[in-house]
Amino acid sequence: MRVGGFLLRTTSLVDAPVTETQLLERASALAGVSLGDAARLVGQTTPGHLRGHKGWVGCLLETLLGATAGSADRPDFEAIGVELKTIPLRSDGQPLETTFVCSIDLLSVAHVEWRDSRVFRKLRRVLWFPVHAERHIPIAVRRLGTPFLWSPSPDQEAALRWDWEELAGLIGRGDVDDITGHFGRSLQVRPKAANSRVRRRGLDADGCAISVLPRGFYLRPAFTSRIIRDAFRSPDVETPTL
DNA sequence: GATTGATCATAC
DNA sequence: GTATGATCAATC
Repeated sequence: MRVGGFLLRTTSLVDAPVTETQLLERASALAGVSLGDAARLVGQTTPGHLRGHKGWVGCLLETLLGATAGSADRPDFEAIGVELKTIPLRSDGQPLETTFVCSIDLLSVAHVEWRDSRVFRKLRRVLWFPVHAERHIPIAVRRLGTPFLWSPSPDQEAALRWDWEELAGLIGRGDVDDITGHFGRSLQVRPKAANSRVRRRGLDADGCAISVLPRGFYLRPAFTSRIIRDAFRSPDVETPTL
């Protein structure tokens, strides 16, 4: 099957990219391709809905681009230190969802430096892959947009760091159960679990071990929409295919 | 309509 | 159970 000048075989695994340029070329060849066609490239069937397949689009792109990390806490493209994030967009380019960044180790998050944090390490280099994903569009017909590489600007990093330090501080003081999704301008803390009965080790205000709902860091749409807008204003990124 | 809290599939 | 990949859906 030929897509954007690239020949992709359905019978073999895609090899891991060795350079950012190679990754971006490979990803760019998929711009404008429907999810149904993208799935067929690797012999997959598109689900009728995402309710029971919430991570399907992300996993599909990992397969198509040769991501290697699996379920390990490492970059998706280990050799080049790049993380892959698919992001669902409306026709006007606004994100439809928040973006999950990482789960939170409630016992240690307050004791690490920002630059050593899981949030920064995940976001220091990201391949964003937009997907036109309005709910009324059948999954197989939804189209991939134009992918681009991104690192946080000094302003963006400062904004993330500000929120992270506040939230990590609250968790470290034992106030995790006082945190709601309302906290944070760019980054927020929300549940990240199979269901609301799941518990994990946390700390109370006295530093004693307690059981709490697992949490994760998420990027707000207000933050990711600026990333999208900046990317498509830049001269070296083509008009988004949406 | 936007947002927060809840939830789903899968691999190990 | 822990990690990955996220979207769903009740509520504001």
